[in-house]
Amino acid sequence: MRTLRKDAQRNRDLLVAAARRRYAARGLDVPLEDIAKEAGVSIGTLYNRFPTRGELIEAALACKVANAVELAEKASTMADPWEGFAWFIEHCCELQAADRAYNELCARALPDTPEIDRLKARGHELVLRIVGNAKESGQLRADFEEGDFAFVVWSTTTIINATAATAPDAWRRHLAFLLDGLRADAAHPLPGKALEPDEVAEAMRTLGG
Amino acid sequence: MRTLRKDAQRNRDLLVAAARRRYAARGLDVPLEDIAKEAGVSIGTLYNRFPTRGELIEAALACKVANAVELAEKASTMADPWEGFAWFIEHCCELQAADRAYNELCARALPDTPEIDRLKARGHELVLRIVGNAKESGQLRADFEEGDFAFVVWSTTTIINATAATAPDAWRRHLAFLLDGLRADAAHPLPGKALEPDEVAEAMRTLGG
DNA sequence: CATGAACTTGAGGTCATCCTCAAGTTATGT
DNA sequence: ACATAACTTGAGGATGACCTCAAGTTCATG
Repeated sequence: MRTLRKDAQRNRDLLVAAARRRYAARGLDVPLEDIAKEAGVSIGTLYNRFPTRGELIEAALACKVANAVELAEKASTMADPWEGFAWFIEHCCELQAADRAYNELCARALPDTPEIDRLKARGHELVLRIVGNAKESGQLRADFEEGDFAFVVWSTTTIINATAATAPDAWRRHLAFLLDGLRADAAHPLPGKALEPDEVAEAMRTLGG
Repeated sequence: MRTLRKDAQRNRDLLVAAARRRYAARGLDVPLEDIAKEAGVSIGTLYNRFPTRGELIEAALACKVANAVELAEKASTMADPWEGFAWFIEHCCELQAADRAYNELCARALPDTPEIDRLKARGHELVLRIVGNAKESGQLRADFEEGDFAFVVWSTTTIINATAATAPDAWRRHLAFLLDGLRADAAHPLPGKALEPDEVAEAMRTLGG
Protein backbone atom coordinates (compact mmCIF):
# COMPACT_ATOMS: atom_id res chain seq x y z
CA MET A 1 0.00 0.00 0.00
CA ARG A 2 1.56 3.29 -1.13
CA THR A 3 1.59 6.16 1.32
CA LEU A 4 -1.42 8.40 1.15
CA ARG A 5 -1.44 12.06 0.43
CA LYS A 6 -1.64 14.15 3.60
CA ASP A 7 -5.30 15.14 3.27
CA ALA A 8 -6.24 11.60 2.36
CA GLN A 9 -4.47 10.24 5.42
CA ARG A 10 -6.20 12.77 7.64
CA ASN A 11 -9.59 11.82 6.23
CA ARG A 12 -8.81 8.17 6.66
CA ASP A 13 -7.99 8.74 10.31
CA LEU A 14 -11.18 10.73 10.80
CA LEU A 15 -13.16 7.92 9.21
CA VAL A 16 -11.62 5.23 11.36
CA ALA A 17 -12.22 7.27 14.50
CA ALA A 18 -15.80 8.01 13.46
CA ALA A 19 -16.39 4.35 12.65
CA ARG A 20 -15.14 3.32 16.09
CA ARG A 21 -17.55 5.69 17.77
CA ARG A 22 -20.56 4.79 15.66
CA TYR A 23 -19.85 1.05 15.79
CA ALA A 24 -19.40 1.13 19.54
CA ALA A 25 -22.67 2.94 20.01
CA ARG A 26 -24.90 1.35 17.36
CA GLY A 27 -23.25 -1.85 16.23
CA LEU A 28 -21.73 -2.95 12.95
CA ASP A 29 -24.89 -2.36 10.94
CA VAL A 30 -24.80 1.41 11.28
CA PRO A 31 -25.28 3.03 7.84
CA LEU A 32 -22.06 4.04 6.14
CA GLU A 33 -23.49 7.49 5.49
CA ASP A 34 -23.73 8.03 9.24
CA ILE A 35 -20.05 7.27 9.63
CA ALA A 36 -19.13 9.61 6.79
CA LYS A 37 -21.23 12.37 8.32
CA GLU A 38 -19.74 11.81 11.76
CA ALA A 39 -16.28 12.07 10.19
CA GLY A 40 -17.26 15.25 8.40
CA VAL A 41 -16.43 13.75 5.05
CA SER A 42 -18.48 12.78 2.03
CA ILE A 43 -19.73 9.30 1.39
CA GLY A 44 -17.60 9.18 -1.74
CA THR A 45 -14.45 9.64 0.30
CA LEU A 46 -15.43 6.79 2.56
CA TYR A 47 -15.74 4.54 -0.47
CA ASN A 48 -12.41 5.79 -1.82
CA ARG A 49 -10.61 4.75 1.36
CA PHE A 50 -12.62 1.63 2.15
CA PRO A 51 -14.10 0.03 -0.95
CA THR A 52 -15.76 -2.72 1.08
CA ARG A 53 -17.53 -2.81 4.37
CA GLY A 54 -15.08 -5.34 5.74
CA GLU A 55 -12.08 -3.13 5.19
CA LEU A 56 -13.50 -0.39 7.37
CA ILE A 57 -14.55 -2.83 10.06
CA GLU A 58 -11.09 -4.28 10.10
CA ALA A 59 -9.36 -0.90 10.21
CA ALA A 60 -11.60 0.16 13.07
CA LEU A 61 -11.56 -3.01 15.10
CA ALA A 62 -8.34 -4.93 14.58
CA CYS A 63 -6.90 -3.12 17.58
CA LYS A 64 -9.71 -4.49 19.73
CA VAL A 65 -8.74 -8.00 18.75
CA ALA A 66 -5.12 -7.20 19.53
CA ASN A 67 -6.38 -5.93 22.84
CA ALA A 68 -8.02 -9.25 23.62
CA VAL A 69 -4.86 -11.10 22.68
CA GLU A 70 -2.92 -8.95 25.13
CA LEU A 71 -5.38 -9.95 27.82
CA ALA A 72 -4.71 -13.56 26.96
CA GLU A 73 -0.95 -13.00 27.15
CA LYS A 74 -1.32 -11.65 30.62
CA ALA A 75 -3.82 -14.29 31.75
CA SER A 76 -1.62 -17.11 30.54
CA THR A 77 1.17 -16.09 32.90
CA MET A 78 -0.86 -15.43 36.02
CA ALA A 79 0.30 -17.28 39.12
CA ASP A 80 -3.00 -19.00 39.88
CA PRO A 81 -4.22 -20.79 36.74
CA TRP A 82 -7.87 -20.65 37.74
CA GLU A 83 -7.55 -16.94 38.39
CA GLY A 84 -5.98 -16.53 34.98
CA PHE A 85 -8.82 -18.44 33.33
CA ALA A 86 -11.59 -16.59 35.12
CA TRP A 87 -9.84 -13.23 34.80
CA PHE A 88 -9.45 -13.65 31.06
CA ILE A 89 -13.09 -14.53 30.53
CA GLU A 90 -14.23 -11.68 32.70
CA HIS A 91 -12.13 -9.19 30.77
CA CYS A 92 -13.29 -10.53 27.42
CA CYS A 93 -16.81 -9.86 28.62
CA GLU A 94 -15.85 -6.38 29.74
CA LEU A 95 -14.59 -5.68 26.23
CA GLN A 96 -17.91 -6.85 24.86
CA ALA A 97 -19.84 -4.78 27.35
CA ALA A 98 -17.88 -1.63 26.57
CA ASP A 99 -18.30 -1.82 22.82
CA ARG A 100 -21.27 -3.06 20.96
CA ALA A 101 -19.19 -3.62 17.86
CA TYR A 102 -16.83 -5.91 19.71
CA ASN A 103 -19.79 -7.75 21.08
CA GLU A 104 -21.02 -8.39 17.55
CA LEU A 105 -17.57 -9.34 16.42
CA CYS A 106 -17.52 -12.16 18.95
CA ALA A 107 -20.27 -13.75 16.97
CA ARG A 108 -19.23 -12.75 13.44
CA ALA A 109 -15.97 -13.45 11.76
CA LEU A 110 -13.48 -10.76 10.82
CA PRO A 111 -12.10 -10.85 7.27
CA ASP A 112 -8.96 -12.97 6.99
CA THR A 113 -6.07 -10.59 6.53
CA PRO A 114 -2.51 -11.58 7.42
CA GLU A 115 -2.65 -9.37 10.50
CA ILE A 116 -5.91 -10.88 11.71
CA ASP A 117 -4.69 -14.39 10.96
CA ARG A 118 -1.61 -13.79 13.06
CA LEU A 119 -3.70 -12.50 15.95
CA LYS A 120 -6.08 -15.42 15.66
CA ALA A 121 -3.29 -17.96 15.68
CA ARG A 122 -1.70 -16.36 18.72
CA GLY A 123 -5.02 -16.11 20.53
CA HIS A 124 -5.75 -19.72 19.79
CA GLU A 125 -2.41 -20.79 21.19
CA LEU A 126 -2.89 -18.71 24.34
CA VAL A 127 -6.39 -20.01 25.00
CA LEU A 128 -5.03 -23.53 24.76
CA ARG A 129 -2.41 -22.64 27.32
CA ILE A 130 -4.85 -20.90 29.67
CA VAL A 131 -7.28 -23.81 29.54
CA GLY A 132 -4.46 -26.34 29.82
CA ASN A 133 -2.95 -24.66 32.86
CA ALA A 134 -6.28 -24.41 34.63
CA LYS A 135 -7.02 -28.07 34.00
CA GLU A 136 -3.57 -29.23 35.06
CA SER A 137 -3.91 -27.41 38.33
CA GLY A 138 -7.06 -29.39 38.95
CA GLN A 139 -9.22 -26.29 39.29
CA LEU A 140 -10.92 -26.32 35.89
CA ARG A 141 -12.96 -29.42 35.22
CA ALA A 142 -11.16 -31.95 33.08
CA ASP A 143 -13.91 -32.33 30.51
CA PHE A 144 -13.81 -28.64 29.52
CA GLU A 145 -12.22 -28.28 26.11
CA GLU A 146 -10.92 -25.45 24.02
CA GLY A 147 -14.02 -25.55 21.84
CA ASP A 148 -16.17 -24.83 24.88
CA PHE A 149 -14.47 -21.49 25.26
CA ALA A 150 -16.45 -19.89 22.48
CA PHE A 151 -19.66 -20.90 24.26
CA VAL A 152 -18.65 -19.05 27.38
CA VAL A 153 -18.21 -15.84 25.43
CA TRP A 154 -21.31 -16.35 23.30
CA SER A 155 -23.37 -17.06 26.37
CA THR A 156 -22.97 -13.52 27.60
CA THR A 157 -23.53 -11.66 24.33
CA THR A 158 -27.32 -11.62 24.48
CA ILE A 159 -27.29 -10.81 28.19
CA ILE A 160 -24.92 -7.92 27.66
CA ASN A 161 -27.00 -6.53 24.82
CA ALA A 162 -30.24 -6.90 26.67
CA THR A 163 -29.06 -5.29 29.87
CA ALA A 164 -26.59 -2.70 28.57
CA ALA A 165 -28.99 0.16 29.11
CA THR A 166 -30.66 -0.88 32.34
CA ALA A 167 -28.21 -3.03 34.31
CA PRO A 168 -24.81 -2.88 32.64
CA ASP A 169 -23.15 -5.23 35.13
CA ALA A 170 -25.82 -7.89 35.16
CA TRP A 171 -23.74 -10.25 33.01
CA ARG A 172 -21.27 -10.60 35.89
CA ARG A 173 -23.86 -12.44 37.88
CA HIS A 174 -24.56 -14.86 35.09
CA LEU A 175 -20.87 -15.40 34.53
CA ALA A 176 -20.43 -16.23 38.20
CA PHE A 177 -23.04 -18.98 37.91
CA LEU A 178 -21.34 -20.36 34.85
CA LEU A 179 -17.85 -20.25 36.32
CA ASP A 180 -19.11 -22.15 39.33
CA GLY A 181 -20.23 -24.81 36.88
CA LEU A 182 -16.77 -24.93 35.33
CA ARG A 183 -14.91 -25.69 38.56
CA ALA A 184 -13.61 -29.21 38.82
CA ASP A 185 -15.58 -30.02 41.95
CA ALA A 186 -18.88 -29.11 40.27
CA ALA A 187 -18.45 -31.52 37.39
CA HIS A 188 -21.24 -33.86 36.38
CA PRO A 189 -21.21 -35.87 33.13
CA LEU A 190 -21.68 -33.82 29.95
CA PRO A 191 -23.85 -34.62 26.95
CA GLY A 192 -22.19 -34.65 23.52
CA LYS A 193 -18.65 -33.74 22.67
CA ALA A 194 -16.90 -30.40 22.33
CA LEU A 195 -16.66 -28.48 19.06
CA GLU A 196 -13.46 -28.69 17.07
CA PRO A 197 -11.82 -25.36 16.22
CA ASP A 198 -12.97 -25.52 12.60
CA GLU A 199 -16.52 -26.14 13.77
CA VAL A 200 -16.33 -23.01 15.89
CA ALA A 201 -15.08 -21.03 12.89
CA GLU A 202 -17.89 -22.42 10.77
CA ALA A 203 -20.42 -21.49 13.43
CA MET A 204 -19.18 -17.91 13.46
CA ARG A 205 -19.52 -17.75 9.71
CA THR A 206 -23.11 -18.90 10.06
CA LEU A 207 -23.94 -16.08 12.43
CA GLY A 208 -22.26 -13.46 10.27
CA GLY A 209 -24.17 -14.23 7.11
CA MET B 1 -63.88 -9.08 16.56
CA ARG B 2 -66.65 -9.90 14.10
CA THR B 3 -66.51 -13.18 12.26
CA LEU B 4 -64.72 -13.04 8.95
CA ARG B 5 -66.18 -13.92 5.63
CA LYS B 6 -65.31 -17.46 4.58
CA ASP B 7 -62.70 -16.53 1.98
CA ALA B 8 -61.16 -14.00 4.34
CA GLN B 9 -60.87 -16.59 7.07
CA ARG B 10 -59.24 -19.03 4.70
CA ASN B 11 -56.70 -16.42 3.63
CA ARG B 12 -56.03 -15.53 7.21
CA ASP B 13 -55.29 -19.14 8.02
CA LEU B 14 -53.02 -19.43 5.00
CA LEU B 15 -51.16 -16.32 6.09
CA VAL B 16 -50.65 -17.50 9.64
CA ALA B 17 -49.41 -20.88 8.43
CA ALA B 18 -47.08 -19.23 5.93
CA ALA B 19 -45.80 -16.83 8.57
CA ARG B 20 -45.01 -19.73 10.91
CA ARG B 21 -42.99 -21.45 8.23
CA ARG B 22 -41.10 -18.36 7.10
CA TYR B 23 -40.47 -17.13 10.64
CA ALA B 24 -39.20 -20.52 11.76
CA ALA B 25 -36.82 -20.71 8.85
CA ARG B 26 -35.63 -17.13 8.51
CA GLY B 27 -36.51 -15.29 11.69
CA LEU B 28 -38.90 -12.47 12.46
CA ASP B 29 -37.33 -10.06 9.99
CA VAL B 30 -38.43 -11.95 6.91
CA PRO B 31 -40.06 -9.52 4.43
CA LEU B 32 -43.83 -9.42 4.58
CA GLU B 33 -44.02 -9.88 0.83
CA ASP B 34 -42.31 -13.26 1.21
CA ILE B 35 -44.98 -14.35 3.63
CA ALA B 36 -47.76 -13.18 1.33
CA LYS B 37 -46.18 -15.01 -1.59
CA GLU B 38 -45.75 -18.18 0.46
CA ALA B 39 -49.42 -17.96 1.40
CA GLY B 40 -50.40 -17.46 -2.24
CA VAL B 41 -52.11 -14.18 -1.44
CA SER B 42 -51.40 -10.56 -2.32
CA ILE B 43 -49.54 -8.19 -0.08
CA GLY B 44 -52.68 -6.08 0.20
CA THR B 45 -54.57 -8.97 1.75
CA LEU B 46 -51.84 -9.45 4.31
CA TYR B 47 -52.22 -5.81 5.32
CA ASN B 48 -56.00 -6.15 5.44
CA ARG B 49 -55.79 -9.00 7.93
CA PHE B 50 -52.78 -7.77 9.89
CA PRO B 51 -52.41 -4.00 9.79
CA THR B 52 -49.25 -4.11 11.89
CA ARG B 53 -46.26 -6.38 12.01
CA GLY B 54 -46.93 -7.22 15.63
CA GLU B 55 -50.39 -8.57 14.96
CA LEU B 56 -49.08 -11.17 12.53
CA ILE B 57 -46.25 -12.15 14.83
CA GLU B 58 -48.70 -12.60 17.63
CA ALA B 59 -51.15 -14.62 15.56
CA ALA B 60 -48.32 -16.85 14.39
CA LEU B 61 -46.46 -17.29 17.65
CA ALA B 62 -48.83 -16.97 20.59
CA CYS B 63 -49.27 -20.73 20.47
CA LYS B 64 -45.52 -21.15 20.96
CA VAL B 65 -45.71 -19.11 24.11
CA ALA B 66 -48.67 -21.16 25.26
CA ASN B 67 -46.53 -24.18 24.52
CA ALA B 68 -43.80 -22.95 26.84
CA VAL B 69 -46.34 -22.29 29.56
CA GLU B 70 -47.55 -25.87 29.26
CA LEU B 71 -43.98 -27.02 29.73
CA ALA B 72 -43.85 -24.94 32.89
CA GLU B 73 -47.11 -26.43 34.13
CA LYS B 74 -45.68 -29.89 33.75
CA ALA B 75 -42.28 -28.99 35.22
CA SER B 76 -43.85 -27.40 38.27
CA THR B 77 -45.48 -30.66 39.26
CA MET B 78 -42.59 -33.01 38.67
CA ALA B 79 -41.66 -35.23 41.61
CA ASP B 80 -38.03 -34.18 41.84
CA PRO B 81 -37.84 -30.35 41.95
CA TRP B 82 -34.34 -30.19 40.48
CA GLU B 83 -35.43 -32.45 37.65
CA GLY B 84 -38.37 -30.14 37.07
CA PHE B 85 -36.14 -27.09 36.98
CA ALA B 86 -33.54 -28.60 34.66
CA TRP B 87 -36.17 -30.26 32.48
CA PHE B 88 -38.01 -27.01 31.98
CA ILE B 89 -34.89 -25.11 30.97
CA GLU B 90 -33.83 -27.84 28.64
CA HIS B 91 -37.19 -27.88 26.91
CA CYS B 92 -37.28 -24.11 26.62
CA CYS B 93 -33.97 -24.38 24.81
CA GLU B 94 -35.33 -27.10 22.58
CA LEU B 95 -38.16 -24.78 21.57
CA GLN B 96 -35.60 -22.13 20.71
CA ALA B 97 -33.48 -24.59 18.78
CA ALA B 98 -36.43 -25.83 16.75
CA ASP B 99 -37.72 -22.44 15.67
CA ARG B 100 -35.65 -19.42 14.89
CA ALA B 101 -38.61 -17.14 15.46
CA TYR B 102 -39.10 -18.45 18.97
CA ASN B 103 -35.41 -17.97 19.59
CA GLU B 104 -35.75 -14.32 18.62
CA LEU B 105 -38.88 -13.95 20.69
CA CYS B 106 -36.94 -14.95 23.80
CA ALA B 107 -35.00 -11.75 23.38
CA ARG B 108 -37.75 -9.48 22.06
CA ALA B 109 -41.03 -8.67 23.66
CA LEU B 110 -44.37 -9.73 22.24
CA PRO B 111 -47.06 -7.05 21.97
CA ASP B 112 -49.21 -6.83 25.10
CA THR B 113 -52.57 -8.29 24.23
CA PRO B 114 -54.89 -9.67 26.90
CA GLU B 115 -54.09 -13.20 25.77
CA ILE B 116 -50.34 -12.64 25.94
CA ASP B 117 -50.66 -10.88 29.28
CA ARG B 118 -52.54 -13.85 30.70
CA LEU B 119 -49.87 -16.26 29.46
CA LYS B 120 -47.10 -14.07 30.79
CA ALA B 121 -48.69 -13.82 34.20
CA ARG B 122 -49.18 -17.56 34.35
CA GLY B 123 -45.65 -18.26 33.16
CA HIS B 124 -44.30 -15.87 35.72
CA GLU B 125 -46.19 -17.61 38.49
CA LEU B 126 -45.01 -21.04 37.37
CA VAL B 127 -41.36 -20.02 37.11
CA LEU B 128 -41.57 -18.70 40.64
CA ARG B 129 -42.93 -22.04 41.73
CA ILE B 130 -40.36 -24.08 39.82
CA VAL B 131 -37.50 -22.02 41.20
CA GLY B 132 -39.02 -22.01 44.69
CA ASN B 133 -39.46 -25.76 44.74
CA ALA B 134 -35.93 -26.41 43.56
CA LYS B 135 -34.51 -24.07 46.17
CA GLU B 136 -36.62 -25.49 48.98
CA SER B 137 -35.44 -28.97 48.19
CA GLY B 138 -31.89 -27.73 48.65
CA GLN B 139 -30.84 -28.71 45.14
CA LEU B 140 -30.89 -25.29 43.48
CA ARG B 141 -28.52 -22.77 45.05
CA ALA B 142 -30.26 -20.39 47.41
CA ASP B 143 -28.97 -17.23 45.80
CA PHE B 144 -30.58 -18.00 42.42
CA GLU B 145 -33.52 -15.70 41.88
CA GLU B 146 -36.39 -15.51 39.46
CA GLY B 147 -34.69 -12.70 37.56
CA ASP B 148 -31.74 -14.97 36.85
CA PHE B 149 -34.00 -17.23 34.86
CA ALA B 150 -34.00 -14.95 31.84
CA PHE B 151 -30.21 -15.11 31.78
CA VAL B 152 -30.25 -18.87 31.52
CA VAL B 153 -32.42 -18.71 28.43
CA TRP B 154 -30.57 -15.76 26.92
CA SER B 155 -27.27 -17.48 27.45
CA THR B 156 -28.13 -20.16 24.94
CA THR B 157 -29.63 -18.00 22.20
CA THR B 158 -26.36 -17.01 20.53
CA ILE B 159 -24.99 -20.53 20.88
CA ILE B 160 -28.10 -22.02 19.31
CA ASN B 161 -27.99 -19.58 16.41
CA ALA B 162 -24.30 -20.04 15.81
CA THR B 163 -24.38 -23.82 15.85
CA ALA B 164 -27.81 -24.52 14.37
CA ALA B 165 -26.37 -25.52 11.01
CA THR B 166 -23.23 -27.33 12.08
CA ALA B 167 -23.81 -28.83 15.54
CA PRO B 168 -27.48 -28.46 16.44
CA ASP B 169 -27.10 -30.07 19.87
CA ALA B 170 -24.03 -28.17 20.97
CA TRP B 171 -26.06 -25.95 23.32
CA ARG B 172 -26.77 -28.97 25.50
CA ARG B 173 -23.14 -29.13 26.48
CA HIS B 174 -23.07 -25.50 27.46
CA LEU B 175 -26.29 -25.86 29.40
CA ALA B 176 -24.80 -28.79 31.31
CA PHE B 177 -21.91 -26.59 32.43
CA LEU B 178 -24.29 -23.88 33.51
CA LEU B 179 -26.64 -26.23 35.36
CA ASP B 180 -23.67 -27.60 37.26
CA GLY B 181 -23.02 -24.05 38.37
CA LEU B 182 -26.60 -23.68 39.56
CA ARG B 183 -26.52 -26.66 41.92
CA ALA B 184 -26.46 -25.74 45.58
CA ASP B 185 -23.19 -27.51 46.26
CA ALA B 186 -21.40 -25.49 43.56
CA ALA B 187 -22.33 -22.11 45.00
CA HIS B 188 -19.71 -19.42 45.49
CA PRO B 189 -20.57 -15.80 46.33
CA LEU B 190 -22.18 -13.83 43.51
CA PRO B 191 -21.43 -10.28 42.40
CA GLY B 192 -24.33 -7.82 42.22
CA LYS B 193 -27.98 -8.52 42.75
CA ALA B 194 -30.59 -10.19 40.60
CA LEU B 195 -32.80 -8.28 38.14
CA GLU B 196 -36.34 -7.42 39.19
CA PRO B 197 -39.08 -8.63 36.84
CA ASP B 198 -39.64 -5.13 35.46
CA GLU B 199 -35.95 -4.82 34.75
CA VAL B 200 -36.09 -8.03 32.75
CA ALA B 201 -39.06 -6.68 30.79
CA GLU B 202 -37.21 -3.45 30.14
CA ALA B 203 -34.16 -5.37 28.98
CA MET B 204 -36.26 -7.31 26.48
CA ARG B 205 -37.68 -4.08 25.14
CA THR B 206 -34.13 -2.83 24.65
CA LEU B 207 -33.22 -5.82 22.52
CA GLY B 208 -36.36 -5.62 20.44
CA GLY B 209 -35.91 -2.00 19.39
C1' DC C 1 4.34 28.77 -9.64
C1' DA C 2 2.48 25.49 -12.73
C1' DT C 3 1.08 21.06 -13.85
C1' DG C 4 -0.67 16.55 -13.27
C1' DA C 5 -1.89 13.12 -10.23
C1' DA C 6 -4.38 12.29 -6.18
C1' DC C 7 -8.23 13.23 -3.85
C1' DT C 8 -13.10 14.95 -2.67
C1' DT C 9 -17.73 15.76 -3.60
C1' DG C 10 -22.71 14.92 -3.67
C1' DA C 11 -26.34 14.27 -6.88
C1' DG C 12 -28.51 10.52 -8.47
C1' DG C 13 -29.19 5.54 -10.12
C1' DT C 14 -30.26 0.96 -7.96
C1' DC C 15 -32.41 -1.89 -4.88
C1' DA C 16 -35.25 -3.87 -1.19
C1' DT C 17 -38.87 -3.24 1.72
C1' DC C 18 -42.76 -0.84 3.41
C1' DC C 19 -47.43 0.52 2.97
C1' DT C 20 -51.74 2.55 0.45
C1' DC C 21 -55.64 2.83 -2.39
C1' DA C 22 -58.76 2.84 -6.44
C1' DA C 23 -60.61 -0.56 -9.18
C1' DG C 24 -62.23 -5.13 -9.59
C1' DT C 25 -64.13 -9.54 -7.42
C1' DT C 26 -66.74 -12.56 -4.24
C1' DA C 27 -69.65 -13.92 -0.49
C1' DT C 28 -73.97 -13.41 1.93
C1' DG C 29 -78.71 -12.30 3.25
C1' DT C 30 -83.12 -11.52 1.57
C1' DA D 1 -81.19 -13.42 -8.48
C1' DC D 2 -79.74 -9.10 -6.78
C1' DA D 3 -77.76 -5.66 -4.07
C1' DT D 4 -74.34 -4.50 -1.12
C1' DA D 5 -70.91 -5.00 2.13
C1' DA D 6 -66.73 -7.46 2.54
C1' DC D 7 -62.82 -8.68 0.48
C1' DT D 8 -58.72 -8.98 -2.91
C1' DT D 9 -55.49 -7.16 -5.93
C1' DG D 10 -51.07 -5.28 -7.51
C1' DA D 11 -49.22 -1.15 -9.34
C1' DG D 12 -46.84 2.43 -7.44
C1' DG D 13 -45.39 6.18 -4.05
C1' DA D 14 -42.31 6.59 0.08
C1' DT D 15 -38.26 5.48 2.44
C1' DG D 16 -33.62 4.34 3.51
C1' DA D 17 -29.47 2.35 2.47
C1' DC D 18 -26.09 1.13 -1.07
C1' DC D 19 -22.74 2.45 -4.43
C1' DT D 20 -20.86 5.18 -8.68
C1' DC D 21 -18.94 8.67 -11.36
C1' DA D 22 -18.18 13.10 -13.75
C1' DA D 23 -16.87 17.43 -12.30
C1' DG D 24 -14.35 20.17 -9.21
C1' DT D 25 -10.53 20.80 -5.69
C1' DT D 26 -6.12 20.14 -3.34
C1' DC D 27 -1.59 18.49 -2.79
C1' DA D 28 3.19 17.41 -4.19
C1' DT D 29 6.81 17.84 -7.14
C1' DG D 30 9.92 19.93 -10.54
